[in-house]
Amino acid sequence: MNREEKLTRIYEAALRVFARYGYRRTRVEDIADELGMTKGNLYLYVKDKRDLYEKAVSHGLLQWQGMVARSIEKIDDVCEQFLALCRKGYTYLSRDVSLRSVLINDPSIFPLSSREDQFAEINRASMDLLRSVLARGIREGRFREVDVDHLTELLYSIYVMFIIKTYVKSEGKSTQKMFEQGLDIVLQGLLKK
Amino acid sequence: MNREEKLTRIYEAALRVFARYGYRRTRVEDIADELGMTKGNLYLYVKDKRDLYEKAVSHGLLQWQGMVARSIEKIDDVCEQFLALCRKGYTYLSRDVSLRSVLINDPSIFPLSSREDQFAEINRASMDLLRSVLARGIREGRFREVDVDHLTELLYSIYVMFIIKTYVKSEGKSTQKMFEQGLDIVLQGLLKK
DNA sequence: GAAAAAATGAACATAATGTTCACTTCATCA
DNA sequence: TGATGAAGTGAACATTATGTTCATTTTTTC
Repeated sequence: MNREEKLTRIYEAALRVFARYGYRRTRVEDIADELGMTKGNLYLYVKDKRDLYEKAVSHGLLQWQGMVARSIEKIDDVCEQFLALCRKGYTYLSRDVSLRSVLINDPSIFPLSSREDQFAEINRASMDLLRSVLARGIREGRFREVDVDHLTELLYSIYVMFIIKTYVKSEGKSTQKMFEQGLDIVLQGLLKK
Repeated sequence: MNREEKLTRIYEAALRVFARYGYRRTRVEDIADELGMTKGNLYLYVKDKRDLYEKAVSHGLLQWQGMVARSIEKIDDVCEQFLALCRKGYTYLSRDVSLRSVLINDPSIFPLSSREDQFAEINRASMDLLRSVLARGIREGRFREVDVDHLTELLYSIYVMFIIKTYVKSEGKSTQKMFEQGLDIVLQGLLKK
């Protein structure tokens, strides 16, 4: 196992433990135990506890992002692609138990303003994916010629709001309905008549 | 609210918090927060953290015991009473979420040997209840004339084993079947032909 | 079997937490 | 109302727990 694989293993173990106990209540040693190593050894791979947390969360967010990106890359119709992007992104957390728990314990992971975003780079990449789909729709003459950057920001904010409502505040069922309704409206609003 | 009621409130809050985080990871301040008081004030009611834990668990165990005792006291038929005692005792933890979690985190609450039993007094009282039902069955000529003390100890051990299997190791469904089977055999074994 | 890489565990500094207590606030009753 | 005791507070302190480092040992590589 090379260093990169080992780091992956470390981040995934760390995320599980942080999910179980929350940041403050997990000790570095808990994570070392989960990995079957000593904390001294763990420190050969990470700078400090905070760093480990951020890397573990980042890793989790990147998994999410990668899964969504892969699942839409081969979709020909740009409307279908847009719908898939939104739906896959939105439902992902229902499967990733650890990341969901961590998010519940630490809602600051999803920033209210991008100014205070610890994971700005990852969020930016997610927005880029969204932007590229919107741009494609316009380029292909399917979507109206709106301001892509502003729309990306708007839709991303709505998307984040839905995720928080659904998984952090767990207003489950009715929010999911709202999501589908909102998605329908947005797509209709986007389409050229 | 008098002192005793306040102590009850404290023990119940403490049990909830200990259930949530486990003994080591709960801070005295977490419990004070749950109660809406300062930890300084909490210390006017308990000696120290360990004491609070033991009192909280004791209180939980006594609730259990009291519930079972009340639910069988008015049963006329001693066989029915015996069955109810076993069943009520066995199923109680499926409802008491906090006590169950605490037990899962700290299985030493249920002792392997009565030598190392932190809650010996409570367990003794529970055994007394069982013993009194067995004695009544014999007195009324329904049960065979076995040695009551030894049988009490034996049945109590089996009972504890079932509780651990069911709630700590959560070997749920099949264990419940085993319990009903075992209960049937024991009752048949007890009855005079 | 020498050199490099990985891992250990003890040591240390610091932060977190348990515990105490002088002081403040609140309730009771003359 | 204001004296008196009970209840509660929050800062201070002692101790423990935990994060972090590093000299040493073990394992791997060639």
